[in-house]
Amino acid sequence: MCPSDLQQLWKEVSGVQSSEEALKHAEGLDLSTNSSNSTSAFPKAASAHIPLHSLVNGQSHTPKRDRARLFEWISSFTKADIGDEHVPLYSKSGHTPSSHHEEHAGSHPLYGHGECKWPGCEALCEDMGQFIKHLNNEHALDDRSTAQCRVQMQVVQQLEIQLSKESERLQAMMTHLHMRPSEPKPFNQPLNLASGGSLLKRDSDMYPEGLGHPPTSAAAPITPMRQGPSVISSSSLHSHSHSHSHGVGPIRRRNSDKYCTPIASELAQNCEFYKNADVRPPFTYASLIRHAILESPDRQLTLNEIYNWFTRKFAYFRRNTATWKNAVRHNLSLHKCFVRVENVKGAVWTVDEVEYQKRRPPKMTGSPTLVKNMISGLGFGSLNASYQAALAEGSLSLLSPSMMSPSAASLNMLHVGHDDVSSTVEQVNSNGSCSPTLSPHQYSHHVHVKEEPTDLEEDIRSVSLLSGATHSLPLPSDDRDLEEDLPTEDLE
DNA sequence: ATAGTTGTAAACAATA
DNA sequence: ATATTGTTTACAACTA
Repeated sequence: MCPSDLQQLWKEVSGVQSSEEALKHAEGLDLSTNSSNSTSAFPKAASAHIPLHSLVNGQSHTPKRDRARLFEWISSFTKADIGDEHVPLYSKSGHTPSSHHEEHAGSHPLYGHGECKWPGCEALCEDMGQFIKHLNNEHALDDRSTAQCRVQMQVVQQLEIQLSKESERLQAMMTHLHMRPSEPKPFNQPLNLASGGSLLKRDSDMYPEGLGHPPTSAAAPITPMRQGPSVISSSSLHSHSHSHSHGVGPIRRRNSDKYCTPIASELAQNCEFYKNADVRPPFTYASLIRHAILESPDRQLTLNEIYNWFTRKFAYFRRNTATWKNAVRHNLSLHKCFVRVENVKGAVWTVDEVEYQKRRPPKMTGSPTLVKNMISGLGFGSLNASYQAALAEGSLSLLSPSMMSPSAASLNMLHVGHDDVSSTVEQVNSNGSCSPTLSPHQYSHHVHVKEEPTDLEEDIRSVSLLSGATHSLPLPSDDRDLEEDLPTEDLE
């Protein structure tokens, strides 16, 4: 498979990806997706191959089967050219002129600065030859690669959506300030690659003013919360309170948008995203609370401060306050890891790290379920099921957060067992801004929980291996570790 | 089938 | 009297 082939794949694939709608079409499901952001012209061939049912809201799927289907689907784009399923994506000999050119001219989209740029890889390759070899060995056409491919598609799509909204906002701002609405977002172009631009066009044309969107607009059938915001919901697509506004009531489709990943890195990475996008963070309340507390200067917060942290950090928690606040209180009381301490200024909550670690489930690394949870937690309504399946076994384990979008960043954390937060607050700058990049190196930085080497630790170690960093310091107390990196300061 | 985890809802008490 | 805080129970969804 040569670059051009891949490009083709991307094209094809991107035409489909926005697609709950595509899925509906194919399966006759009506998710009441607003189609404004779906391309109506995604390749039929593609849609026919998508592991459709599994993409819908991530419910009741059979990971293995999905994986197989996903694989099959993606393979359908590649095998035609490859002929042999085991032929590496990039053949050393380069079976097409273009690929040959790309690979050996010293430039390759997936190679730069001596590193493999495959999402999450970052393997060092001295030269192109070595890189090609690496590429063939490590990123051949398999479950993992295909899954990663899909992730990347989603990443691109989400970014496009976000971009279009931001552009729109900018235009509205400029309009408001009586400036000339600039040339229609020059930055759109490059991104079109993935979606053929359809998203952008409609998205930015659609909404008048940057004042939010018609409630029913591009909004996919974002089923409230649980469903995972679905790519589209990433920014303000949830019109409003799910259970209330829709009369849906407390739907408990806890298909898990929780669980997951190292909060710290995820949040640091995407704090802006979560701040603005009405997306439920893929973390448990406990994780979030813990994070909030640990992030505070004294590592103790009053209930109200915790509330504030939630609302400050997550657009999602700016609504339904009764619900999540209740949940927060519930969690504080329920989990032994949260200790209430009488303070001068009243009662504050602290985290008993030992307890927190205790409460964590035994060993889940690589668990398909976990992966599934995490993925669905991302809100990839359309992506998740098939994806998770693929990931479960292929383990997207090493995606690098530094190069991903919020969602992808989440995905990328799949390698970490659960909603871990032990890598707490590292990446939040003291000025409250978010550090845009987070290397695996940073990741490993916060393994400060030493009792019970959980999979987390394991996983982090694995990341460390990648980056060559080793931080398995036996901290005297997590505290120190935290304090060092702790910004204390919040966003805003 | 079961136990554990998580989220939601709600009742209730204590306190500000 | 009311709101906030905190505890507890119940239940649903989900997974291992």
